[in-house]
Formats: sequence, C-alpha cells, structure tokens
Amino acid sequence: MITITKDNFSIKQICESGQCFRLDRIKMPGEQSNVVKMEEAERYNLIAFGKYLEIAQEGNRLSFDCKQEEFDSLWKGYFDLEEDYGRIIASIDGEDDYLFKAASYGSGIRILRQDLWEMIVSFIVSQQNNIKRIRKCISLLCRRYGEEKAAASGKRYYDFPTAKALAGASFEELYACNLGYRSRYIHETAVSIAEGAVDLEAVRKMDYLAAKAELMKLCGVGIKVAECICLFALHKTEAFPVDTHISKVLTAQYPSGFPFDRYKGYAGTLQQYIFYYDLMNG
DNA sequence: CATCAGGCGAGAC
DNA sequence: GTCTCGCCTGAT
Repeated sequence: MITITKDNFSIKQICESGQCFRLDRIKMPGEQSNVVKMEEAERYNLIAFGKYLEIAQEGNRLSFDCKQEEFDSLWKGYFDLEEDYGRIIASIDGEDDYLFKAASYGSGIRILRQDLWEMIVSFIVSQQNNIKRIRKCISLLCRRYGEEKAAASGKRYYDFPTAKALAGASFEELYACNLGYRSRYIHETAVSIAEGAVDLEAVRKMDYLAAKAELMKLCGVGIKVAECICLFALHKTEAFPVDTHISKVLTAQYPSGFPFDRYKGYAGTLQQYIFYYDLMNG
C-alpha cells in the first residue's frame, strides 16, 4: 500500500471526465439506501496495462493498493503525478473568466498516460455515443475477448483484449457487443493492427502531427478520435479534440478563436477542463 | 414521437 | 478540398 499527498488530484473527477472507461467507483454495500446517506467514500478500482488497482482518496491523501516498485514504474506516470497542475491553472489568463471557472471546477483532473491500443478502440466506440454506453461496450469487449486474470487479493478481472483477439472476432460477433455501426470500424482497425498495416510501436515514437496522421489511416478514426488518442495515450498535450461540447463552447465563449498561442503545448489539458465543465454543467 | 450522445465514411460537387 | 447524409442504440 502506497500513501501520498497530492494537490490538484481527484480520482472522482478523473473518472467522471470520461477519458478512461475502466476506472470505476467501488460501490459500498447498502449504499442504495435512500434513508441513510453515508459519507461519500472515494474508493475506485482501475484495470490498466493488465493490472488491477484499487485507489482511495480522502482530501489530498491518496492510497494506492500496490507495491512501491509498481507504483514507481507504472502508476506515477499513468496518473501524471509529476506534473504541476497548479502551475497550469495559474497560467490561465486572468481575464478569461470562463476558462478560469472551468479549470477551478475540474482542478483535480489529470491527463492519464493510457495504453495506445486500448485508446484506439475506446475512442472509436465513443463516437456518437454516451459515456454510460461506452463503458458498457468496453466492458463487454473485455469480458468476451480479454484474458481473465486474478489480482493478488484474489479479485478476478478481465484484461483489455489484444488486437489479435478482436481481429479474430467476426463482424457479427462484435455487433453483438452493442457496438452498432462501429462494429465494422473495430473489426477493420483490429485487422489493420494485427496484420501490421499500422505499426503502433512506430506511432509511439512519432511527434504529434505524424502520429495523428498515422492513426487516421485506421477505419473509424477521424480528426476528433485521433486527437483523443494522441492526448490520452501518447500524452500529446497540445492535441485539442473538438467534439460537440467543445464546439458549442468555442462558439459561445471564443467567437474570435481559442488563444492557442498563449497555451502552447498544453491546450489539450485545458480542453479537458472545458469538456468536463460543460459535461457536468452545460 | 423526435432528438441526442465526446463523429465518421462515402459520395457528390 | 468542402458539404451533406445516413448510421446502431438506449435515454430522455
């Protein structure tokens, strides 16, 4: 068990911000009672990079249920714990009330460093879709095509399916995972990766624009999805995905354009504050 | 019943 | 290159 203190970190906000679909709040038994309102317990579990992790938070105190070595080599980077998000928020233009409010509201968000293949599939699934259903689809894919594993605690879970595993599934089988018209995209993309038509190891080494262009060769990956993959897997924080929420905010709040020049290299981080703020309050 | 959810591909021009 | 259209499906 690792315990640390960290400011500008909220596991709840990271979960709600919809960048990771395998991070979930651990539901307490008896919570469904409408009579007794228990205090919000900030306990979450995460399945990533083949591992199962439980995380607890009280204020700025965090506990990670893992060994020091795993924390240092994996989760510290995964949760971007070395980045100073206070500095990012402090750099916001004092006259930009909207952005300041958005960043203050979501100040516990982190830009995670997630698995590339998992983000490709997840954000293909995300198009014209809602977070609840995206989670359900991803969960089904893992249950049906991912390897079953057991954590040290004995807790059983499913790893994210490999490209080969999904490439081996027929279009019809994928369709049965509630993917709708995205089944064809997942199938064709899985085949492209499994056959090496697009080399993910090469993509990992590319800069932002090269990686984005390469990812867009995949079926079902357009500009928006490619930007999400660059941001959430490759940690290209300059990537700025424009979806319906961001598009709406840009029109209403930035009629003369978002100030990309002022926030060179980290507009994507600010995008997440805006997305989350509009998602929860818009 | 219509509309929308973190868009994209295909075809027309 | 830009524009339009249709699309699985569940929630509201």
